[in-house]
Amino acid sequence: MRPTIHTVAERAGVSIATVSRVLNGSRSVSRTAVERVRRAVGELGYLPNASARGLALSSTGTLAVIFPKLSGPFFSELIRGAEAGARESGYHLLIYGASTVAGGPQDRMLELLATKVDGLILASENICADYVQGVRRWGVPMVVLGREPEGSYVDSIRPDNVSGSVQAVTHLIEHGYRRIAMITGRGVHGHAGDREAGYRTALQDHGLRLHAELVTQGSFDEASGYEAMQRLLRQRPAPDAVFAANDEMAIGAMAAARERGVGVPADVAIVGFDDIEPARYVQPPLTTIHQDVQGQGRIAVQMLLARVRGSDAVVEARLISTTLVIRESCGCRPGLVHNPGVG
Amino acid sequence: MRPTIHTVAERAGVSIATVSRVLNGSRSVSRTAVERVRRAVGELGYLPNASARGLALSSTGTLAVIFPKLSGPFFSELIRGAEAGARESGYHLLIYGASTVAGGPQDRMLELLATKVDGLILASENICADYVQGVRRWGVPMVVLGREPEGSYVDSIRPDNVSGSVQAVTHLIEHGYRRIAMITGRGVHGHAGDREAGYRTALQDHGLRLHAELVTQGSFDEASGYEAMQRLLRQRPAPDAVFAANDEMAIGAMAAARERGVGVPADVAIVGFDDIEPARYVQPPLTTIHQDVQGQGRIAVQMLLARVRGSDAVVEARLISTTLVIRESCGCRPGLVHNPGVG
DNA sequence: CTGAAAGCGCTTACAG
DNA sequence: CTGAAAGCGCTTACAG
Repeated sequence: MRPTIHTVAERAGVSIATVSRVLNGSRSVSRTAVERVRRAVGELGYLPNASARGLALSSTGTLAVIFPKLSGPFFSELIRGAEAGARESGYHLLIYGASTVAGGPQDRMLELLATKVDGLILASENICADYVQGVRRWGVPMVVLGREPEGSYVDSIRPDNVSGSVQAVTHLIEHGYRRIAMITGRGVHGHAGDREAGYRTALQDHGLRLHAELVTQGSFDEASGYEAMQRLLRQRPAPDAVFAANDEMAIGAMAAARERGVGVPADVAIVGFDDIEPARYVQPPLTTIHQDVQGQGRIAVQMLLARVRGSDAVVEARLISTTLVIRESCGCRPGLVHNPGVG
Repeated sequence: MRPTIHTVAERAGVSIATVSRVLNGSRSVSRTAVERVRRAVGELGYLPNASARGLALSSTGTLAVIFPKLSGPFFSELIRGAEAGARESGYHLLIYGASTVAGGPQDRMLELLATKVDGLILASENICADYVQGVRRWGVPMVVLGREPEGSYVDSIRPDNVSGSVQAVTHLIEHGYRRIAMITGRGVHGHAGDREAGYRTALQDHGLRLHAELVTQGSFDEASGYEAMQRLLRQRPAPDAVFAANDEMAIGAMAAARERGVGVPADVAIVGFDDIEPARYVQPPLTTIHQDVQGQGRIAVQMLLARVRGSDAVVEARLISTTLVIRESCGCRPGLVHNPGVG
């Protein structure tokens, strides 16, 4: 049997109250008591039971992040950042991959999740508003990550999609491109609208007219970028540059160009968004907008912990600034700019 | 205040014992009691307190996976597989990124982790034997993933590194290459030795002599593969093919070749191991050995749950078979083989 | 089928 | 500084 606080107390010759006090660093304990308890703990290899502790304190010491079940490297980074942030603050982290399907036993586990944590990070888009309401009613603090929350009653954090897109498109404009196309994402994502808005803003700011036929929709995956690019390449005159709402689509677009014998960036420049890992491996390396995903995970944890600790500050929608990572797909020459690759 | 089992009992007009019974699906409850409790639960939005439940049942309903803090896509996949596996079995999953540094408050959290879970998946190499011993003493079942466990007293799972390497090198041999070099990994990894063994075996099986000067060591990262390739390209006669112990090093090797104007696969073929995401994006796409990482995560969970449920079967070291993914860096022509890319 | 009661292992006023 | 005791919210023999 595992030792309990009683085992320790007995061995140390004190009461369980005293054991609890030295374990929790209460000030008022005699030196000798501390010493004897410490020794007993060491000898027994005692570890306090987390459930009992949680019950007594009504706090679990753990947070959770809910992310989309089928999700790429983005969420891995996010989870990693959240994990690091949680641990630095002495919290454990539970993860939950939410499937798109509503109903069924999986939802039951999601509900139970709320019971096992002190706070929740919601990074999944396919979570229904009902669940969010439920969590709120249950009194578990939460922060929404990566999308705009429905109401304005919950903290959130996401990249500054608008200004990131402005950076991307402005860079293309400064290269001298004038027929700049965009492969947009689908609306659900939350990011989609803002990235398109940034594209429009940048064009407008430079007095460029928007060619409606050069704006085509994808769905944030590689295949849709490939197809979108096929459509764009059929336009006459063809675009001289393409801004894709994310890297997956940009990479798909590059494949379509290659297949048609259209040179990148010689015939058409391409810029993406997100700076996923493959971006630096494709040929030519992809110029894109970097967002600090791990950082967002960490910050989300901090925002969440503030609420867990009782903060009643006004609801915050934090925007994380992005940076332009210049590689070669935009037409910049290799070696002239920083390329975080090998060598 | 959150409703408790008492709130529900009162509202339903029954005792808490009855509430507990209907919630846990005990057979012997009257229809009317079930009905009234269900209604009360629904109206109150009652959720059972996980800590109290854990305390009463002495089981937490959660597992944990411990992975290296600074780790790439491999562990993301692993975590994802484990998460899916855990959830399918009704368990929650805690994650913990273990830093290399021993000692300090972080270790304290690792210890406490054992107290919050019913079982542990150890996927980190930088966990000291002491910790493993401690977990065992504490009575928490565990399975080690990706490396050979120290003793033979704990279940483990990893890819079949030997036969995977044999597949890789055999493919090169069948291409007609005869001076096949290898970039090995560093021993710590556990995989390193077996992958080199597979290389030797394949050569030997085909009556090829091993050229000691063609075996050079890297450290499983891109930069070391780059440097190793520089060394190999200085050999005379130069190797006509290179087997790298993982994809990162293979990609580094490709960069080194490109920089020297050495064509891949025209002048030297390259094959990697792992099939990480960038493998299909590099130019030429990398031929490599695929291992089902998510699958390993799932299986690890299953093995673990068997122990959690009390299995005392003999300790198992499971080997997961690998598959050769033919792309272009080996010299196979594009389009002739399946390339899981776009289009 | 149902309830009163003990017990799971902690924390923390409350007295001393 | 210290201990006896109540309480956290469940589960489950034990009687009925």
